[in-house]
Order: sequence, then C-alpha cells, then structure tokens
Amino acid sequence: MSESGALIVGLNAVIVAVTDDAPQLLVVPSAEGTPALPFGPFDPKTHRTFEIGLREWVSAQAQFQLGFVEQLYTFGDQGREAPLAELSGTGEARVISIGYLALTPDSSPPPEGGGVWRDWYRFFPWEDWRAGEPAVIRAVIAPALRRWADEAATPGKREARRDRIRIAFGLDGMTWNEERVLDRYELLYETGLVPEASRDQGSDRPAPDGMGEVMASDHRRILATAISRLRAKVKYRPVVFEMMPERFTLSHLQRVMEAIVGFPLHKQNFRRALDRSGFVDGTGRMESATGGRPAELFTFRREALREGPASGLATPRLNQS
Amino acid sequence: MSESGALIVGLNAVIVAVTDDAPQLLVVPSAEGTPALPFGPFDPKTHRTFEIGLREWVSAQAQFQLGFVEQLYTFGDQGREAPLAELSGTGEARVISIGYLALTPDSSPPPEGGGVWRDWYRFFPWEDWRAGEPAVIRAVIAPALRRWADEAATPGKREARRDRIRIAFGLDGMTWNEERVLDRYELLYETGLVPEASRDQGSDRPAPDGMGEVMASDHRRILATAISRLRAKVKYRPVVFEMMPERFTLSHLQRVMEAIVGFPLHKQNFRRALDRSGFVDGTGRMESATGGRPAELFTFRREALREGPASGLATPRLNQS
DNA sequence: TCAAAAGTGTTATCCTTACACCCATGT
DNA sequence: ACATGGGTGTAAGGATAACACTTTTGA
Repeated sequence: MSESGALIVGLNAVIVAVTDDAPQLLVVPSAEGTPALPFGPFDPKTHRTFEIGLREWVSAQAQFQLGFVEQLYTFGDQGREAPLAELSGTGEARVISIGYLALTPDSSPPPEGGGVWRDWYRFFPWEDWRAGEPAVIRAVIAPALRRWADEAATPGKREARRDRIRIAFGLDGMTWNEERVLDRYELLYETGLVPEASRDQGSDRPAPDGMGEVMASDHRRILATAISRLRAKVKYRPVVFEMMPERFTLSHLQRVMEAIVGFPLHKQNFRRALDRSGFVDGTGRMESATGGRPAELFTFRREALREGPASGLATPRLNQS
Repeated sequence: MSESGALIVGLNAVIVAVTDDAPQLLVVPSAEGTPALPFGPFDPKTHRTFEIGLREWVSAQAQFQLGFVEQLYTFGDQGREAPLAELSGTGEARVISIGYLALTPDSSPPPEGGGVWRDWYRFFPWEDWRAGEPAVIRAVIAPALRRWADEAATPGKREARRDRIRIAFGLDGMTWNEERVLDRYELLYETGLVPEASRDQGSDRPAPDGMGEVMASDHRRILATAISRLRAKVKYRPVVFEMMPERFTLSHLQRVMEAIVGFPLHKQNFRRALDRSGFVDGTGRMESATGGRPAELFTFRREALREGPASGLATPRLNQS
C-alpha cells in the first residue's frame, strides 16, 4: 500500500435559505473572482467528525449556526479544478472535497467577509420553471444539444445521445423531471455548453450566453448535486420547515416549496395534502396582509414525525397551459 | 491551512448479489478473523476517479467485473476502528473510507482469496421479516431498549428515547419501516446491544446473543447504510434488474425483491404494478418448473427507462395475519 | 367597487388494496 | 387426484387532479 501523502480533504458547504421568492445560496468570492461555495479544510487533528469541522468553520466565517446538515457526496476526480491545492502550497496535492448540504431559516446578510446570499437560479436559469418553460431551453440549449446528437459517429450513438437529451430535459413528449439537475448539468458540461467545460480543458470553443453564472472549480456541479438532493428530499422528509420561520402562512410555505422544486403548485391540492399530512397547526393568529385578505399563521408540528411514516410534502403540479 | 498529511483514503465496497432466497454480500476475512467488507486504498497517483480505483482492485481481487456502482457515504469519525492505519505503517494516520454500493447478477463463488458470499441477514437478523416478525425483536431488542429508555435522567429524555425506539422499530402502533436500517443499527450501537459497542469503547457490558454476526471496524454500519439505500432505491429506480440474470420468471423477480426489502409481497398486485411499469417483456419461452406449472421467462426492457419518468418497482405489502 | 390574495366544495379518474378463483405440470 | 406454484378478474376505498366558487381585506 503506497503511502501517497498528497491528499487534502476539504469540506464544501451548500448553505441554503429561502426568501419569499428565491432560494438563496451562500457564496464567497474565489481567487479568480467567480463566486465559490464556502470551503474549509478538514483537519483530522482537531475535528472529531466531518460535521463538527463543518459547523465550526461555518460559524466562524459566516457567524451563524447551521441547523439541518447532511452529507451530499465526495468529489475526487482528477481534472477538477483545484485552486485549493495552490492555496495549501503543495502544488502536487490531490484535493478531495466532501460536499455538505445545510439548511437554515435565517437569510439575513452575513457580516463583512462572511459571504453573500445569491439566488441559486442565477447559476441554473434553466431550472426555474415557475413562470413556465425558461426561454434558454428552446432558444439555446435544445438546438445546441440536437446538433451535438447529430454529430455522433454511428446511428446507434446518435440515438443514445438523443435519448439522454430527451430524458434530461423532458423534450419530445417526455415530461420535465425537476430532480435531474445533475444529469442536465453534466450533459451541458460534456457538450461544452457551460463555460466551465472550456475553462477546465483549455479549449477554445466558447459557451453560448444565458447559461448561468460560472462558479469556481467544480462548485456548480456540487450545487447541482445539492439541488437534486433537496428537490427529492422535500417530498419524502419534512425538511422544508428547516427553512421556515417559527410562524408562516400557507401561501408562504407554498412559495418556498415552489422556489425549491422550481415549478408552480396547485394551491388547493397542496393545502389538502398538507393537512392530511398533519405537519402544520393553525395558531389562531392572523398575518396583517400584504394586499389581500389576511392569512392565518401556522406552525410546524414536530410531533407529526412520530405519527405517520415520516414523509414529506406533496407537490401537486399546477397545469401550465 | 495546516498540511496534516496523515490522511488515508480507503474505498469500501458493499457488493451485493441475490441468490434465490438470500441477498448475498461479498466478505473477506479481516486480521481479527471477523468478516470484513472488501477494502482497497485509494491511490491518487494512479486512480483518476474513485470509481475507477474501486473497479480496478475489485476485479483484481475477486476476479469479476462490477456492473452498477454507486457512492454511498464517506465515513471519517474518529473512534471508528481503523485496522488499516496499522497496515499502512503509520500508526497515527486517520483513515477515511468512502463506501460504495455495487450490484451484480453473478453470485458464483469467487476464486480462492477473493472472498466469500454471505447472506446479509446473518449480520442483521432483525431485518428479515419475510417469515413474520423476527423473534429477537420481541425477545431481546424491545425489552432491552425499553430498559434503556427508563434509565434516562429526566422525563423529557425518557419520552425522547421512547419515541426514537417506536419510530426505529415500529413498536407501539407504529408500522415497521424497512428503510430505517441505519437508524436501528445506530440505536443498537448506542445502547450497547451490539458487540461492536463494547469492543470500540473497551467497555465490559457484553451484548446479548442473537444480535447478528460482528464485522470488522465499522463495516456493519457501512452495510446498514447500504441496505437502507438499496431498499429505498429499488422503489424508485429499476436497480433490481442489475441483480437478475438475462431471463427470469416473475416469481424469481418477486423473491429477489422480497429478499431486498425484507418482507413478503402481494403476488397479484406486484405483478399488476410490474406490467403497468412496462419494465418486463415476456419471451414466449417457459422455465421447466421446479414443482408446479411451468413459468414464463421474462427479460428486462431497458427502453422502458426512456418512456416513463424512470421509477422503480412497487412493493405491495402482503397482509401478515 | 375593484383588485388581490385567502380559503372552501365537489366531481371524475386512477391507483392501491383485498378479495376469490382458474390453469398447467410432476408425482 | 392432488399438491404446487403460475397466472387472471373484479370490486371497494382512497388519493389525485381538475374544475369553479366564496370571503376578506386594502386602495
């Protein structure tokens, strides 16, 4: 067993909060100026577990406590951009990063140097279907992907590529599956439609416009993983409430769910499913409305977890016509 | 950023095949004689990705190719037993292990030194509900856990412990949720009901009998993670077919599903759901029966993935009365 | 009085569950 | 003929999806 010491383990955090209309992501500036996920080294000497290490430097840097934290994936491919290797002074080091997803109800701006909140759809414009199909898909993505499929050498490969495209983007009769965020990003990376591709390979072919803001290293891939996971998770665990204030209206809850899954929900059916689930409790109190009838304030019933088989919230799609 | 070089990254593989009635796990002997998961170091010099590294040493050691492979979780807690640290010669090293789940249809015995197949329920007897509730739960686990709950200092903590127990083991009116394999194992570890607990902490309190076979290091925890993941996954991705031969009967498929989820399925409803899913195709051929009417042989329709939103197989519970 | 948002009622349809029953083979 | 496993039909109940409609505020 070769003792090849040049291994650095880093922790990357995808920290998510939701303001009324937008899922917010905490980003810090990277050396090259592009936004980056908060990153901290894992120090085996002082950190007993990864999660403890993570919570420690997040609370030190951004001055707030994380609530819900979950490990996402460990990324270790060679060829990932590794600006951290330079930072650490050992140019040869291989950096492995363990991605974490963290949720918080607190979206107030962090202190100077603690990063800033950014709408996550700035990095993934094609993932926001709340106002119908995003224009980029028809205008840019679909045609470019189709060209790429046509370029394939054999008819078999052409078909395989077309299938991948149809499944990932819900084209040609397939329905859009909001959870395939990572599949879509990987397809776009592979086809050079996203600037990271040419940056990493030093290629010349520039990516088209409208493909979202670039992030440092492979952080956009990590973010894609996080979005995929969160979109799946809200449906089978009541994690949305980790991002809600103590009291909230049902419309607010609906807007938060919509912000996460990226499509509009059917109001009545959402509410019906919600009260079947038993996750919310009406407090008699009302919210002084923002232009309409006042809404009742609700709270999360933690006890509901103990009753049913802990599921999440239903996401009844609103018919987009 | 401190360059604390004493980090070793290892890859652990949970390799699963299913023979007619039992889910089989590939294990190798460990230094202490207890079975262990196949382990290989990750060498950043020669392995471009984790998965490539994994496939390489698995095919070298056990002489067979892995099909489906998926990353599970990265384990890095201090206090995990780390026999590998000694192996590597650096007594101080912190070993991080990245767990992988691999599925294969081939359950033929590996060559000498390539490990052996073991029924995974040997390690988790309480997880097999195919013949009704396992006796250990009523006889050993439930009473011991209740005692542990009663020992808690405050009434609040007592309630919290009781809730954890009810949810994990489906006691007192809660229903058994087969996916909580890890929750259950962690509860048993925490309460010292599993021999690993006293082994790791050098405690004296011996674990009761019937709590399954011990594995090396934290491998039983890794296996629990794998079972949890696989039991969840078969329901939303057609991964069972990764463990099926080219042609199979519907009963065979059902037995494999039952082996994985750990409870009996309702035959008719399983079949109905199966053909709605479109995942299987009848070949006209028949299987010379093993004592009954001959059964038709079916194949997996890979194309089905492209049609619907790729779901898994339904698991309609058979009423246990 | 009108816009805007909150909140309620009702129906058709599909899926799940739970039955009970017939078919083809080996012994 | 009968045991064994393969395979089919059908009816009840619940969840979902899709309608349209009433209520309460602020401007």
